[in-house]
Amino acid sequence: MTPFAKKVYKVVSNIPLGEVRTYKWVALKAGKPKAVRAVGQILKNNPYPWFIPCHRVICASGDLGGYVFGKKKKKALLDLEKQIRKVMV
DNA sequence: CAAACTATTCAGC
DNA sequence: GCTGAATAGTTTG
Repeated sequence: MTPFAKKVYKVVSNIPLGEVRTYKWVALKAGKPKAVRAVGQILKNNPYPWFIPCHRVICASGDLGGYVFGKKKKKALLDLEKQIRKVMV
């Protein structure tokens, strides 16, 4: 666990339900706008990916990027959260 | 400490 | 739209 990773987790955990942010955005919020790749690697190496909404983090091009359970699952999860948010609102 | 790796991003064609 | 190159931090030896 590193200070940067901690920040990244915090930022990612602050992403609203059903919303998605880019690695760049997360890196920016983490304080290292140029560490987008490091962020992705941290998320992939993160000890508890299920404690972190890493599925809400995607590429700046709109690409899903990657996910521990698979990109397809990531998409499904995002859609699910979108539906949940719709119900909550 | 140094080298290698990475779920990315930007620029050029 | 696709390919190539660059950047910064993490991890491992």
